[in-house]
Amino acid sequence: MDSDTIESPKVPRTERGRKTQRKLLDAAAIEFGERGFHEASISSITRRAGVALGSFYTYFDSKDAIFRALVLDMSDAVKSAARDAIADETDPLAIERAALGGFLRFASEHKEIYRIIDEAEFVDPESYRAHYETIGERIAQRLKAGAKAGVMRSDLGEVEAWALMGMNVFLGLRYAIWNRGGDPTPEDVAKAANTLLAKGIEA
Amino acid sequence: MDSDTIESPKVPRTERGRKTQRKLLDAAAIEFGERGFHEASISSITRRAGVALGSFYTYFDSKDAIFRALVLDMSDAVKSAARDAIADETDPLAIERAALGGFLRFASEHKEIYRIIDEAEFVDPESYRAHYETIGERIAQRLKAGAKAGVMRSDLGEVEAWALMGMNVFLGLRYAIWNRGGDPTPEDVAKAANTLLAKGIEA
Amino acid sequence: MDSDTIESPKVPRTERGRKTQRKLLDAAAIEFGERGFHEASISSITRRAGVALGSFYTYFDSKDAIFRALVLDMSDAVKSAARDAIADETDPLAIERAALGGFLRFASEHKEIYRIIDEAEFVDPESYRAHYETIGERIAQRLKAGAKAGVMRSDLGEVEAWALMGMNVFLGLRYAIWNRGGDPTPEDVAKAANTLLAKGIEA
Amino acid sequence: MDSDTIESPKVPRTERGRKTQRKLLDAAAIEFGERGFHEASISSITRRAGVALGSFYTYFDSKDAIFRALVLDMSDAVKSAARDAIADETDPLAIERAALGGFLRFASEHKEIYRIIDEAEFVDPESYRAHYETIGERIAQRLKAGAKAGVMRSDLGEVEAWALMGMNVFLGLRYAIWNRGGDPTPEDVAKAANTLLAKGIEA
DNA sequence: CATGAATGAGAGTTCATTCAT
DNA sequence: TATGAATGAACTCTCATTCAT
Repeated sequence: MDSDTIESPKVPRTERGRKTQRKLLDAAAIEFGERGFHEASISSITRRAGVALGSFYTYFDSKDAIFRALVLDMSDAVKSAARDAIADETDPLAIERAALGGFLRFASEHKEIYRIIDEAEFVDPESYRAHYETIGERIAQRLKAGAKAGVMRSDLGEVEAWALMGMNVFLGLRYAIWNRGGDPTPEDVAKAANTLLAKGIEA
Repeated sequence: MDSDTIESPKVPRTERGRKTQRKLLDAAAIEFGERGFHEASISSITRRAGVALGSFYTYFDSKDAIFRALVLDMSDAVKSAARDAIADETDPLAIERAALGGFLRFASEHKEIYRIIDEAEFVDPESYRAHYETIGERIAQRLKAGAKAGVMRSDLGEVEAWALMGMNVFLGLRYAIWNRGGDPTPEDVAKAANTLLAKGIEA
Repeated sequence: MDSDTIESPKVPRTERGRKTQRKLLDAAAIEFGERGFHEASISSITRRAGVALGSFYTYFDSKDAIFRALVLDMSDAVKSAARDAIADETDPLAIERAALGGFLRFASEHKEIYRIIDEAEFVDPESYRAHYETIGERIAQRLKAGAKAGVMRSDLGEVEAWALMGMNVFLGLRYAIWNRGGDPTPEDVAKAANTLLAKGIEA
Repeated sequence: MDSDTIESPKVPRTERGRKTQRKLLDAAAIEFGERGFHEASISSITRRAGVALGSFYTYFDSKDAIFRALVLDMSDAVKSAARDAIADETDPLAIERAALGGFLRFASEHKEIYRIIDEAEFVDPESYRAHYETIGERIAQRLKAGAKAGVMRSDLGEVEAWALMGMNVFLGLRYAIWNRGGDPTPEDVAKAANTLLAKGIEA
């Protein structure tokens, strides 16, 4: 996916077109989520969407292009899920806990989103990087805010933000995506992680 | 990769055969590292290895098979790098710090290993899972040992191990793989992460 | 191009329609001239013409049909250019010289016409054949007239006409279409060819 | 056919391979000759050759590549046919006559060669140009030789060579390729053209 | 007449795998 | 064991043409 710098948006000019494009995007989310990028096929996407094969190219330039569009979509979905999850919280630590809890719940319900974003590392690295950098920055801002509020240490920066993000992502992988019988609930995981985050591991 | 539970090892009977197999494995590491699993081709691997295309199947059953073998190889390499890095440490927290520092250095020097292991999530999920579960267990054991030594809290378990592992992996991604000008050194990153781990983020 | 003997002229009924058809024809001349028949696309033609894709079929039955119409157009253009070029001449040999000179100048200025007509050999052989047979006949008539005027041999016929036409066409290809630095001018070429034609090559 | 400057020859390493490549080339000559470049299909070529579709790409990089190889082949065939035809002649004018006669006979028997070379103008212009420039140069040399022998005028050059070549090519098109009932024989055509060439058309 | 979305047959090309030598 | 030719399923993408609005 040598992202040609130019991206033709292929914006539909009619309502009917908009609907078809949406159907394709939804079908692609399922297809990519289930089979992964390389196993996925355009013809299967159009079949799922109930449109002709050729129609695909009315709305997307290539398999890569729809994947890229989808990653953007999903990236937004993840971020807004996080926003929603922390909306009611005010305490900086509670915010982090809510964010993780929200993420775990969201990931459980939308495993395909997790997969698509993660596969982007190999299919469209730029999108992948952009996704995590954006989230990393948001976390860093929250840490700064926490410091300002006097609740967190004042020397927290990018490194800590990435550490926290990694924590969350791996907990998501382990307890939301791979979730198995006997595993702790999202709330329990979030609680434990929050304690770790707040106090560290020292006795 | 419908991993047929049975794996034919295809152990070479002669010294010459062993060498050819090794050449293929090395070539595959470069090829998969550079182009990723799906872009990689058997013929390119054999070309790099300097053997005939057909010879590939004397030593490996399939493209998947060599990838799997490689992931195992790399997984071992990562683990033994970690072991080496912490060999001289005794203090539980220092051990964690050394482990991360070692990992960051190792990842910087072997970015292809990082890539291959990570791509396994989509090519051979079982290997991927096995890799991280093994590492997770080792970390959990170290935490238990830390608790026993009275240096760490006694309620640390799998959740904390995965959190710690995620921290490390993402710091590796950000500061070893994506490493860019002006970034902190592996030691600085390891130090900051260690403080976070030890004390948490509370003021 | 299985030229169904029947050709639906699709004559526009309104002035507006006539204009749209003209726009399509002009756009097609540019498109076919630049990219050739097979690389050319209807959608590119309509884009150049500034009309909707679907409108194309209001005026032409198919891609072949517009090409055929175009060849007819161009064939007429070439012929009338020749007619104009020789209008003032009366001497039979001077007429041939003027015809070639005119053709060379015309071809230099309308290279796309040359290309379209020539490609017709593979796209619409019938038009191609008709084009050259018509021209061949005209030349034959001029030779007859020259004989009648006592200036040319009386045994000149179709063979000589085709020989003369081939001469002219290849000189056009070489000195008008492929024209390169240092080449003789159209007039010089026409003069040399005329001498050859008149006297032959014998010492 | 944006002829990438680099051409991988794909030279077969075994006798078997050489035979397969030859079969493909022969099948392609028929296919391109019958249906033209754009109507021709790789799968039809391999079917004619009796090999698997994929084998095509063992020997040629693309449809373009085999066409290019073919044009080279045919170009050589035409040239050596001409060489053979004039081998026994010594008189400069007789040589030209023999050349045309030979060409007409050759073209009658290998109409597909004529077609393939001519279509190259639109498929692979470089080959087309190279073909006619080479021939043009040979003719020019023969004219020079004729002048040296005192049989032809001494001022004959490239222009006359191209004029002569055009003559021959168009006579070939008309009397060898389009050949129809009642047409003069190749020998008659060659004789008439030779007279024209020698004496011109003046009375 | 104009519009642009929808259609689907068809093409070229790739490459993991097999097989004869 | 080594070689490289042979295989063919499968895939992405194009585009002339049709159709509903």
